[in-house]
Amino acid sequence: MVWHDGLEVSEKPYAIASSDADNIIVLAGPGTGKSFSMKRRVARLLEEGVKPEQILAVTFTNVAVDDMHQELVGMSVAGADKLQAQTLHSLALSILSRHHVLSSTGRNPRPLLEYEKTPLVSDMKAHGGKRKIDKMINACGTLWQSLVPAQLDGFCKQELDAFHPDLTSWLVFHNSILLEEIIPEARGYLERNPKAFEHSEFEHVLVDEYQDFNKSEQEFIKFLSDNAKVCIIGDDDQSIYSFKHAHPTGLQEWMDDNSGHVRFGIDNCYRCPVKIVSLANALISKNITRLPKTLQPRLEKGDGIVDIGQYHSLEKEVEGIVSFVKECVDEGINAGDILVLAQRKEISTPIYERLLEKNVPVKSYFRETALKTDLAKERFSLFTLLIDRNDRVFLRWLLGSTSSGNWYAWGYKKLRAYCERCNKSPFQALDEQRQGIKTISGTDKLKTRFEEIFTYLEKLDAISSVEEQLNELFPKNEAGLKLIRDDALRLLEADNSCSLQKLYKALLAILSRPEVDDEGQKVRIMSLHKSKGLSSPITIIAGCLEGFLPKHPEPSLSDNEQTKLIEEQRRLFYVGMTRVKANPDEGKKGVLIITSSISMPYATAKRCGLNVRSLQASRFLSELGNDAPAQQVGISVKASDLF
DNA sequence: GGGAGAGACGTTTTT
DNA sequence: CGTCTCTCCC
Repeated sequence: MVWHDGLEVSEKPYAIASSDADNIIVLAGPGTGKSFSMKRRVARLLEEGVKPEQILAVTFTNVAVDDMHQELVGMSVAGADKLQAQTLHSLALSILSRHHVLSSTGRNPRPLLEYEKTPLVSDMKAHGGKRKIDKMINACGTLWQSLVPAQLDGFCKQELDAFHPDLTSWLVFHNSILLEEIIPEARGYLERNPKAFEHSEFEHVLVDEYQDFNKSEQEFIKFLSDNAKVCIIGDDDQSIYSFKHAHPTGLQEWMDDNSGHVRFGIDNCYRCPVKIVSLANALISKNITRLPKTLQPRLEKGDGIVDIGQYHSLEKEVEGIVSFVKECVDEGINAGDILVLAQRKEISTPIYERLLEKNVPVKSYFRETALKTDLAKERFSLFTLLIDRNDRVFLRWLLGSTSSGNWYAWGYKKLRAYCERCNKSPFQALDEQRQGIKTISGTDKLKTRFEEIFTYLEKLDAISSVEEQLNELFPKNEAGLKLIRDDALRLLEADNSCSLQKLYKALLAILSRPEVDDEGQKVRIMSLHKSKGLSSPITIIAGCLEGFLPKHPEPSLSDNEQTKLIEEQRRLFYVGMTRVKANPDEGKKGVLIITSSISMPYATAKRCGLNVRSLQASRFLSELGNDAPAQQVGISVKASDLF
């Protein structure tokens, strides 16, 4: 297949894919084919003989990376398999792992898992309570990622300046790095080493979803582009990641910095039906801070169907959605064509469960981690030590996990001081103590705990088959181990002769990055965030309540911050509603259903910070313009109308 | 180091 | 309303 197959020479995707300009930027709304154009551009470069190693194509999420690979491999473009298509994080990780970088930064790029933060926080307690330490770590993250040296999250600079070195020294001692540090570290390396070859490693740099990257990430991209032709793609109206300090104004800044750039806009929305384009335009025009643009509907997409319904109670809303979905599936609609978006688990979980009960094929994308239970954490940590006794973080976790919340921080401090003095690893030091070679004062509890750990490791080591080892680590009858056991056994099944090391690596990869997507024969239930980049003929947005979407305001925010937050929530809703894909030729009209309810159990409302006495539909429903249908009672559209 | 009782706080999400 | 965190006392 050739890169321009199916592209009209007169249309934008062709122009974008074929442009030879040094710096190009594509600013376009949802459903306009931005990512599609980027893929074609990559295909063109490969076909013209640019070496795949010299093309960097970055996107924000793993899902988008997989998507790009699939597309290119599907087009059977030579070199597609060798293409550096990856997330910015994976690129930064691999750069940090290079020998010359490693020796320069002194940081082992071994990311700390979320649960490993617990002992870290305990070891930092000289700086305050758990809540405070958590906040300070976040504040450091803000600092690294947004590169704003002002005072942050209520902490003064002094306080953070005192905390930061301790945090770093803990991480360095434990040979690990925080996830939030990875790109800032890589960026810092490139900044300190302007002659590093990484600056000119790529001939072409293509970046999708630029508005989702934070300042540090955008600068990292810039450093990687010294020698490259750059293609930036983004949409400030779809910026929904402020919690990770996304910097959508970077789009404008990029244009200001690259004065000779060529700018493309694509107006045509090739995805949504006409009516939904109109609603989306009306909604997003309420945002003050945005680059001006208007989506143009394509008449051949048809009007589409929009239904806005309200129920008396959350229970009824769930019931209404479930029976509508069931009706659709019974009418022969492919379950994979139905997408249910909900902002909270309180809404998604009952919908998911009721659909399961009714035997509707359904998949929930709300995070459920295999490492949720203490037992799973414990066994996985032991598994790690079995593979690598020098993993200091997991040993640290295990040493404190049986304490009653203090993680034996005091004893561990003694141990760490001893290790630093004698230049020994904690495992080594504790093992010498176990054998009676040395005594480290103040570490009685740790000594006992280490003996337990050591004995268990010996027991595991003595087991000869991988399968038996897994059965010992993750026994069948333990409910808390079910998820991780299933993952491990699935891996073993896929490769029966797999070594324990290899299996561990694969398991770690799955655990830190779940969601291996399946075929698409199921009703999908997910958050609005997750839906970005997807499309679906029937999209239901549930729980459209004031307090959920937009979420409840935090009293601590200033008016300005409040407005920003509302605007982001509006973009979130905008992203959700523009998932609807019309395909009239296949009988898919494109359906958007929005529901809300006006009462819910007291406990549920309380847990979500809502006032149960004053539930009302989202303010965004009144911002959809003149083409919006009136709110009805319940879902009034019938499955049979959808053909 | 551990337990009881009082008080704070609550989401979504990426890597 | 629950769960997690903090404080106080043994």
